[in-house]
Amino acid sequence: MGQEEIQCCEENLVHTGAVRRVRELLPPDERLYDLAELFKIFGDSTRVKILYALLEGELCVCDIASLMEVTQSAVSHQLRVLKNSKLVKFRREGKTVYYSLADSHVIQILDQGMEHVLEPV
Amino acid sequence: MGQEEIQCCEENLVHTGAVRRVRELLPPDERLYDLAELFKIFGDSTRVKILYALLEGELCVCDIASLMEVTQSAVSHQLRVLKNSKLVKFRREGKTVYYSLADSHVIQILDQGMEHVLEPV
DNA sequence: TTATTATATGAACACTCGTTCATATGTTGT
DNA sequence: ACAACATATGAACGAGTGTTCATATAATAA
Repeated sequence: MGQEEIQCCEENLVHTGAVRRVRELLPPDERLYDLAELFKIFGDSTRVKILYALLEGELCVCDIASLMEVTQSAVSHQLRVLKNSKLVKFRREGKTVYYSLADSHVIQILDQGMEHVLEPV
Repeated sequence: MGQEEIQCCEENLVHTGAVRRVRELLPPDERLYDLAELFKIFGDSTRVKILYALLEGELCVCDIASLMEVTQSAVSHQLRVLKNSKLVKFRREGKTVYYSLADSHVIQILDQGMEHVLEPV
């Protein structure tokens, strides 16, 4: 991790005010950590693809596996991750389990990210 | 990676329509991959903290290092990652390099994520 | 009950990634 | 030129993560 005081540019004396102000405005470390954990979930192409697929409505596990072209096991593992992060929910119907998006934040986060990706250089 | 055809539930015959429809609506794999790459950048607490700090305005490298309580080297490595993803930009002033947010998408993505994190269970 | 199907889970391996350390680059001042 | 400072970069190590394989659980049907 870090260290008590960092040997730094002398000019830091000039920026001390800015640094102190920013430090006070920063969300608590724990919240920033949670936020990073959330984005980590979106940081895998299989999971992103699953989420995009569920935009159109609920799908069962094997449907998703078929779409992703990966193992049922892999999909199941990933669905568990998404479930733990409250990004998807599920309902059981006999032997089949149907997954769907948990709330609208998912859509908005995906959209914002896609906007950035699609932006011209 | 995947495999040609996945042995799957017979009921898949029922869902074939849904799967085919979703498949057509899905963004191309390459775009989904880029999107995941973008979110991967946000999926690290040091980087998220840096981005949040830059919300208040530009900061030099050693200011950021001081805020993060990590090495200057670590910050520099992370800034390069952020720079490569077009999330931050920089300007040089003598020996000092000032970093700032590249565009407003960053803010919106952070906000959407934070909303989800802060949501009551 | 047993057999079959759909999904979940545990272990292990390969790979990725963030940090640290050492060093290089670039800028200013002497 | 050289020294001092701010930042960047390369190598390497350790921690974390996604997949596969094998197996377990759950539900339906006979």
